[in-house]
Amino acid sequence: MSINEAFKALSDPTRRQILTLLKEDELTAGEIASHFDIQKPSVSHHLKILKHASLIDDERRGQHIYYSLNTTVFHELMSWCFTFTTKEGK
Amino acid sequence: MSINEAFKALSDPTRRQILTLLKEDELTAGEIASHFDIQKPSVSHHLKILKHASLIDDERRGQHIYYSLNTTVFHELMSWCFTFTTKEGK
DNA sequence: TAGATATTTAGACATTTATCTAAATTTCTA
DNA sequence: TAGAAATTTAGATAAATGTCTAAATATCTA
Repeated sequence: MSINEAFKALSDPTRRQILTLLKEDELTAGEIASHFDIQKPSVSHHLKILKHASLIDDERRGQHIYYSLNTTVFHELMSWCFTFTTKEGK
Repeated sequence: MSINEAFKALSDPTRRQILTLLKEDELTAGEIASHFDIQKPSVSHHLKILKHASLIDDERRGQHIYYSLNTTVFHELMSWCFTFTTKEGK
């Protein structure tokens, strides 16, 4: 929701790597987990935090839950950063 | 140095507020501390983390140490975010 | 409906982090 | 050069965080 949740979510390297995976295509929780050396409940926890920060969306289709990027907050983060790159950037 | 350090630095609200203060003008450590309810050693700790992430520069002038924004990493962060906002954004 | 598969929730544990107080360092000035 | 002012460093502590295993939930299929 807030930019605070977004930055907290992005402060973990595993979560940023999950986002990078989702740049290519939507993936199921299991497919995401298969890319990491940590256990599935840990990945699930990361997905929950990313979801809470509105950085990803999820959608259940049958047995699987598909995760995909939500680009809205990335735009907001760019705007936030931009205000630091120019004088008079109030 | 790395984008990892930058995101970890930005994950704390106090540190983001320090950066916001520095948008206006450079400030001494003491002036920065006066804007917060936390003790000076805590502010000094935050400044150290921001410095380590190359988000700020410091310069001693006599008794005071002046802190100012370093915009380089903000540009890098914008680029990083941008890759998530477009398809084919590899 | 019973069992298999996909995923999350719950609870424990070790590490990291933000804060504090006290002490050390650096620089200025009387 | 002694003392004051600005800031950091050191060490302690409580809270937050990432990970794990075990159990629960949801869905599909034979």
